[in-house]
This record gives sequence, C-alpha cells and structure tokens, in this order.
Amino acid sequence: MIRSSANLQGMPETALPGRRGQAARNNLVILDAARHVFLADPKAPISQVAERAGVGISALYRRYPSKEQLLSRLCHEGLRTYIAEAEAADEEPDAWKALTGFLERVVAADVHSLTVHLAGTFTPTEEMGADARRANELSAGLFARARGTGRLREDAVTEDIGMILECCAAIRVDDPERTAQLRRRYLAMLIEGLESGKDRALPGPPPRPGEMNGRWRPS
Amino acid sequence: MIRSSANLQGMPETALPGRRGQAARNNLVILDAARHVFLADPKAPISQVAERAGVGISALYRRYPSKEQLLSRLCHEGLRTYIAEAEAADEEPDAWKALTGFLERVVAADVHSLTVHLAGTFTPTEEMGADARRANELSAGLFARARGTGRLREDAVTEDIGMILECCAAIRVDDPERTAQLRRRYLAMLIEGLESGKDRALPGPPPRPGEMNGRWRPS
DNA sequence: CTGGAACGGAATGCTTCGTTCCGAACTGTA
DNA sequence: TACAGTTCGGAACGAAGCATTCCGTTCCAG
Repeated sequence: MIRSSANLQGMPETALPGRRGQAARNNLVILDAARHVFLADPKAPISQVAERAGVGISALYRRYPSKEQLLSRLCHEGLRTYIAEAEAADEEPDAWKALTGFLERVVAADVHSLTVHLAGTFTPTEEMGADARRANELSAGLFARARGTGRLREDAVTEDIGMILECCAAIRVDDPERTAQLRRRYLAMLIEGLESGKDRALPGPPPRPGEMNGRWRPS
Repeated sequence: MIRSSANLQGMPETALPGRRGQAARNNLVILDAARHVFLADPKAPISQVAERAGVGISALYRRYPSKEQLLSRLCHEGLRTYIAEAEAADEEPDAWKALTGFLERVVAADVHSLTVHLAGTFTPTEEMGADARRANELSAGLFARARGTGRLREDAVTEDIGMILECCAAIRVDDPERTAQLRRRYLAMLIEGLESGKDRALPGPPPRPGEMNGRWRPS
C-alpha cells in the first residue's frame, strides 16, 4: 500500500528497492507535493501536503523538524532556481533575448511565488540572504545589458523586474497548464510595455530597491 | 470618549448631534474601516475592523447581522462603483481614452480587490449577479468601442480587462499612496502592451469568458 | 527471527475567530 | 430629576483549524 501510493505519482524509480528505496523516493514525492501545495496557497496546512503526497503526516516530520523548515527549504530551492536561470540567461549573447528569456523561464517555473510569497513565513538563513543578494545582482546585470541595446525604454528600472514577476504571479486559474499559458500572455504584454516604442513616459516615481520585498533580512 | 474616537477619523460631520448623530457617523466610520481592512486582507478578522474604526465589536454587530453580510455589502458597493465608472467612461467621446481612463479609475479606486477577491466569501444575491452581468456588458462595450478605433491590438479580447485588473491588484506595498502610484505605472505598461504597435502576436489562447472568476453564480 | 527504521493516522493542546452577552454610558422625555 | 430605550465596549463562549506528538503496525536487513 505504501509502495503503490508513491509509484502512482510518476516519480522516477530509484535504484534502491524495498523499504529504503521507498523512503528515498518519498523524499521526492513529498518535496514535490509541498511545492505544489504551497504554491497554490502559502498558508496551506501541512496535512494537505501529506495528503497530496499520499503519505502520512509522520513521514513529513521524519524529514523536516517543523513546517517552518520545510517552507524554508522550498523557498531556498526556488531562490536557487532563480539564480540558475539568471546565470544561464547570462550566456545568451543577445542581451535583449537574455532578459526576456529569463523572465519567461522564471515565470514558467513559477519561482516568484516560491521565493517572495514564502519569505516572511520563516526566519531567513544567513545563506539565503546572501543568495538573495546574488539573485539581485544577477538580474540587475541582465537588466543593465538589456539597457545597452537601447531597446529598453529610458524610464524603466531594474526594480521593475520584481514587480513584473509579481504581476504575472497574480494570474492563477485552476488548471496549472492554463495558468502558465495566461501568464505567458501577460508577460508578453508587459514586455512590450517595457520596450521603447511610443515615447510616452511611465507615470509616477519608479519602484525603489527594497520596496516590495522587505523580507530577506536575516535573523 | 466614544464621540472623540470617531471624530478623529476625519469623517464629515453629520447634521445630527449627540448620540444619534454619533451612531450615524459610526456607520460611515465602520464601512470605511471595513473597506480598508478587507482590502488589505480579505480574510482579516472582524475585530480588526472594529479596532481600526475605533469602536467595539458590538457596534459592528448592531449594524450587520454577520461578517458575511458586511462583506457582501462591501462587495456589492465595489461592484456598483465599477458600474458607475464604466457608465461615466461611456460618456467620453474618444473611445480609446474611454477605455484607458476607465481602467485607470478602476485601478485607482482599488475596486477589483473589493469585488473579485471578496466574492466567494459569501453567497451572492440575485441582485449582485445581475449587477455583475451588467458590469460585464458595460466593460465589453467599452472594449468594443476601443476596438473600433483600430488602436487595440488585433489579438486582444474583452476578457483581458479582468486579467489586467488582476495584475494591477497584485501590486501592493505598505503605503497606500505609493501603491496607487506603482499600480498606475504597471497599468501604463500593460496598456502599451494592449495597444497595437509592434506586430508580434500574444502567445497562447486568450482568456475565456468565465475563466478567472467563476464566482458570482447566485444561490 | 528480531531490532529498528519508516509509517499511518488518531490524539493533543494551542490559537484564532465569529458571535453572544451583560453591564455601563448616554440621551431625549416627562 | 427620574426613567426607558438606544448604543456601546469588551469579556466570555464555543467551534474550528492546525502544528506537533505519540503509539501501534508493517516491513526489511542482518
């Protein structure tokens, strides 16, 4: 019964068979379920994660000493994905494609909810703070490169990136696939607005550095 | 003490003095506090509304038999504001300005959170359903007029309106004034994306009619 | 066969929140 | 001035939700 419940999740089989392999596979199943559940609702109860993973609650507590630690782990994982995407984007020679491609992949991976929306529900690590700073530097770098192409509107600023991601994360319908499609649509709209074209200026003062996410301060 | 607490709210003085006038003024103070609190957090406890209004909890229950009714009232009020703005926009002769001005005012009034985000937390009235339908017709009308100008991109659809409003509602910082500024900024970006210009097509299937808000069905 | 790893899920204790209730403050009236 | 009715503040109550613990069971490695 235990074994079957995990195999139904479509997880890749691990080499180890039996009870031990089952446990190893459950690691993945649980993380996957947690990601899914907390993405849909950052305040979801832990029992919902267990249910979705097809395991009991004790299977969770065997792996994570508390809910907070699980959230922390998920959040950090999202942050690392963000960094990885940014680094990958930096390889792209076309600076404009580097920025827009980066945004598209970050939106597709739904990383923003994982990082920003989960921050604040736990006390951040020193390491996470450093990663957050690195993430900022990387996206600022992508932005600066894009600016060099002249294709960015004059009055756009680096901080627009986070805001744009926030906008996209707000789009959510029941079907995850559909959600992704719709987000792509509005990201495309926003990107056209980010591009210089008509010379109308954006209204109001631009976003300031730590304005939207005053989370991440360690301790 | 009771009197002073309400006067501090900057409410306009009512003609009636004394206890009766106080009660009348409290009506406004309470609605105002409720709007503010539930706008910031649709799931806020009712005690928070009382606190912000500077009144006791019983002052709320004297006016509304339950939390649900208070929410319903707020939501309906927001819906009516939406309709009023749409009707006002219809007077504007320039069809493009009618649409964009409408969006700007709806965003400025923060009506979207009141309507869409509060729906579902109570069982809708027959009348609200009708109003919701009317709201849809009106915005569809504005959209159709704007289409006539040829300034709208070909692949935009009426349903984009709701999605755009959803994006803007996602922008929120502590300071309400600043929030409004930032929302104006991203609304402007989205509107530029809505305008025909570069002839890139928007990716993916467009949103379908009831896709984002499957609430509103009465009973 | 057996000790322990891994587990399922009920039980526990705490917190939050909607709602009720009661005594007090106040006002218009007689 | 005394009274009846309105309005109010806020403690008390009861239900619900949830993180965490605990215990009995299953299964495998040695």
